[in-house]
Amino acid sequence: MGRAPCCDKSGLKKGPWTPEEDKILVDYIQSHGHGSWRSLPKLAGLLRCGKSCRLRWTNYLRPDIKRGPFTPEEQKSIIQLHAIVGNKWSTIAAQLPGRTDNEIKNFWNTHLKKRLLRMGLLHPDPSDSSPAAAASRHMAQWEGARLEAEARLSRESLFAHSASAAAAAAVTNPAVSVPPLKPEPDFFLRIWNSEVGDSFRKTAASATGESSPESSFTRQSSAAAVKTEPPPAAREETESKSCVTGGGPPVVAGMDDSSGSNEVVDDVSEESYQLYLDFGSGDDDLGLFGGQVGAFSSIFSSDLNGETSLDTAFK
DNA sequence: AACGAAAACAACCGCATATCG
DNA sequence: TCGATATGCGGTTGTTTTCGT
Repeated sequence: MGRAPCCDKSGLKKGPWTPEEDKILVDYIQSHGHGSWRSLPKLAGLLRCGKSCRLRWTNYLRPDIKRGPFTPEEQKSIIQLHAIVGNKWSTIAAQLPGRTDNEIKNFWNTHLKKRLLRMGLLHPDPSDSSPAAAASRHMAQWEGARLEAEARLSRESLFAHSASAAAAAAVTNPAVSVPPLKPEPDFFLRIWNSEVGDSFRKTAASATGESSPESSFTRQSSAAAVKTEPPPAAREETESKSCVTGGGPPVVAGMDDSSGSNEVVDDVSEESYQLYLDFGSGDDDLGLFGGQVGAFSSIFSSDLNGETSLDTAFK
């Protein structure tokens, strides 16, 4: 595919925008809309390339831009979302109204990353920092989460249908037990089916050379042997809720960053540290990993002594 | 007050992808 | 279906500001 010719080859201005240029751009967009970014500079009378105009508008001149320092809630969201989707700044920005991807990216690189590194909550993986490896790590996290979700859903749906059958089976074979299950919100499925999950799947597929974004997951999901598609009730919940809140750092260490510096960051706030600690509390029903890793293990490890409860249930 | 280093921020560059004829 | 173009995105770089000596 051909690339758009670089705009600076024809004597267009570069560098910081002046207030006059800003005014021209704002006035033009407010009265005409941005239309084609490529033709906008000429129409508006700016000696800038369309790309530069778009960036200036989307990052600084848009009326809905939220300026000022990031709130603790926003910081928490960024950290959580970054732990899930990695450097998908636009995806993260989509969850933070008024914040731009560029702003979030800068904030991460200049504040959060250093802080987490300093706290030891984030560390580089010098052995392999390639995009594919990073994507694989994320995929592993997602796959684990998804398997858990699938297993839980299977158990829940099966419970409704087979409760009586299980009871009967327990009579004939006391070794087989189907523990009572209670429905619970499934944050993984919600995110998995949200824009965030979708973005991740695409990224992971491209980074790992998958021809189909879903193919690897389909292959790997044989253990659960259930459809990825959640039941209508779960799907409805997925679509109705935002994924901004909740979540915690799954496997933060090694997920990112190629910087191995030991730079000292003076401001390692207790508040930020507490934010991280809070993620694993499990008190929040949206806690990404709080208390749920254990649930995952319980499904796939403790039962593995003999058969998983899934295996049993499917008999 | 002057200087250098570090931090923070703004903007650019190039690739990937979507869109259109 | 294919190629050209436009746009979006993420990484990187350049500039400005702040801080320490």
